[in-house]
Amino acid sequence: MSRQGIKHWLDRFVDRLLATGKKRFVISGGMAISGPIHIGKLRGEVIYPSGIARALRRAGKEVRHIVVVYTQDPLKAKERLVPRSFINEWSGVRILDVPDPWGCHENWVEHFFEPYMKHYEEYGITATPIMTHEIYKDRRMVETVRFFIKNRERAREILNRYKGGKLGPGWFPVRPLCKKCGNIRTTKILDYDGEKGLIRYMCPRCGHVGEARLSDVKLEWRAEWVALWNVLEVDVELYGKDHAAAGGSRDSCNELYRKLFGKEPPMGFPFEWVSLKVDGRSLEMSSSGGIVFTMDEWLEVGLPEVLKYWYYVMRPMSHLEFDPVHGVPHLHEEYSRAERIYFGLEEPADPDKIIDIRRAYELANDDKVPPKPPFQAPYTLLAVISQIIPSTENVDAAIEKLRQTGHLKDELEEWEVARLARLLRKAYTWVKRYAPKHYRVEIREEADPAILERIGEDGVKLLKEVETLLKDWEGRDAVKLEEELYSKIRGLGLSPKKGFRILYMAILGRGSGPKLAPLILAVGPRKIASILGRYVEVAAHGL
RNA sequence: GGGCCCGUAGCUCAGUCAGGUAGAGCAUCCGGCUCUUAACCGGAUGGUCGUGGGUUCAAAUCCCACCGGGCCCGCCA
Repeated sequence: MSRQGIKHWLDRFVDRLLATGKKRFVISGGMAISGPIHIGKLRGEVIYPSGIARALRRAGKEVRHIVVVYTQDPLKAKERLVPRSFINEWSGVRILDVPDPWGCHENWVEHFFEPYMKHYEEYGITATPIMTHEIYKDRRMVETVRFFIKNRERAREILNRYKGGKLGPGWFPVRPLCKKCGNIRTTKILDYDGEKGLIRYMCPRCGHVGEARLSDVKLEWRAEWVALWNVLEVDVELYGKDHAAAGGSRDSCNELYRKLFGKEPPMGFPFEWVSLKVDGRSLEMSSSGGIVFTMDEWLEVGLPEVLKYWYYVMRPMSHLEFDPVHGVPHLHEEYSRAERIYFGLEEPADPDKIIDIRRAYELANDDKVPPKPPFQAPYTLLAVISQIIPSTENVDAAIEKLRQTGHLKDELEEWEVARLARLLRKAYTWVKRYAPKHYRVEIREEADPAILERIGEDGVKLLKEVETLLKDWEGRDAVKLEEELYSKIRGLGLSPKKGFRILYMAILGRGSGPKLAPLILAVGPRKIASILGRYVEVAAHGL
């Protein structure tokens, strides 16, 4: 079987785009602000299009990459996200006019979109955000709205073939925005003056009767999608699996665009969603439902390129399940492996995968790969180290640890130190917030009889000696303390291995752990002494 | 009714598009430091690849049917 012509899935799609012979492309993605912007949302609407945009530019094409932000949408939050009373009060109102439930921003849109604006550059996203409430003011959009209203019977006919005749006669493809209360979901059209471009409406929410211009409306969403294609001249747009079903919204929109506007719809492909594993259950991420792992939350524990690598190395229709507990270290290890493969330091199990892995690595790095393989340390190792150094800000201490463990042999360049510092803080946050118990360095407060049983009489003797040693210990010299511990162990005729095992059992409840002397100093010798003292007491007097 | 995804080691998942005879991490167990721990190194244990057919020299991979889980098609990407 020839391996020539095997390409990453994204490049195969780009080949299809290039085959059209077009010189310039507009690539669009959509961003609803129904709640927090989560990492699943980024996948098909922002990250994949970013990779496509770069690939097209590399092929010499002119590319405009935009993200359409749906600010002209009504509120449709669910109770998991905001209180029932808030929903009752604001449901159906344009989110731009809904206050921030937490009171820290101008309005609903600001509250949820600000984190995106704050972080999108860190994710390497270069797409230009475009707000729909601003597009509606655009002359071309007004003309498109007018066109839709004029051709509403034709549009109804086409859509009804997909919706089972649900749209009744007299249907209008728009909802006016209520001037008085911001309702944009349930306003009723009383009259339309095509000459003046005015819609008379009644608002059931506040009772207001008024007139709306064609810039103060929202198109029914299928019509809106098509109108945006028309106005923004979109050539490429991917679509979520909800739109992908045969006879679903994308199909009907394509037909609407062809028949009504006589244009070819954008090229694209469907992509799957990302679900979130919470307490062993897997739930689809949902902005409006408040089931989310946000862009910020990811940045607190992971490198952006790691998330991007995951998305690019997986095919778009794979359903991904994100598990903050295991997934974070796992994805970082996968990324490190890809990095080694990219730089030829390791062979993948399946040689064919090299192409996908290398390309996904490039894409994850926005086609700007590091000049040489960066220093790598296992994520979970950093998580442990981060807990036993004086502070996660102290990168030098971490570097020292990594030298001790033999992970680090060469001198680090400045950018590698910066990278390590970033990852160290993230690993620390992860271990505190999500990690399973065995990654946590947790000091036992109580004397456990089962452990006492296991360490035996010699063990108790050792604990007593070490307790005495630590009770009055002064200074921060780890090497000196280590020597003392060692001599206590030897003094009792125990092997170091066994002796340390006993101490770890008593202090951490397990047979091993971080290097002991620095750990004791970090925790405080007197605290450790009192723990050991409790064991000695229980051994002497029982419970 | 139509469409999609998943089912692979105790756990979390790669591998399916481009068929070559099962992988990784974690967990468990064993061994290795004549100044100690393992977070390192080496090794082991561990899988009817959901089930049954078919195509093929060859199937986790392609085709068909079925079982189990999740989802979409009513304004959450």
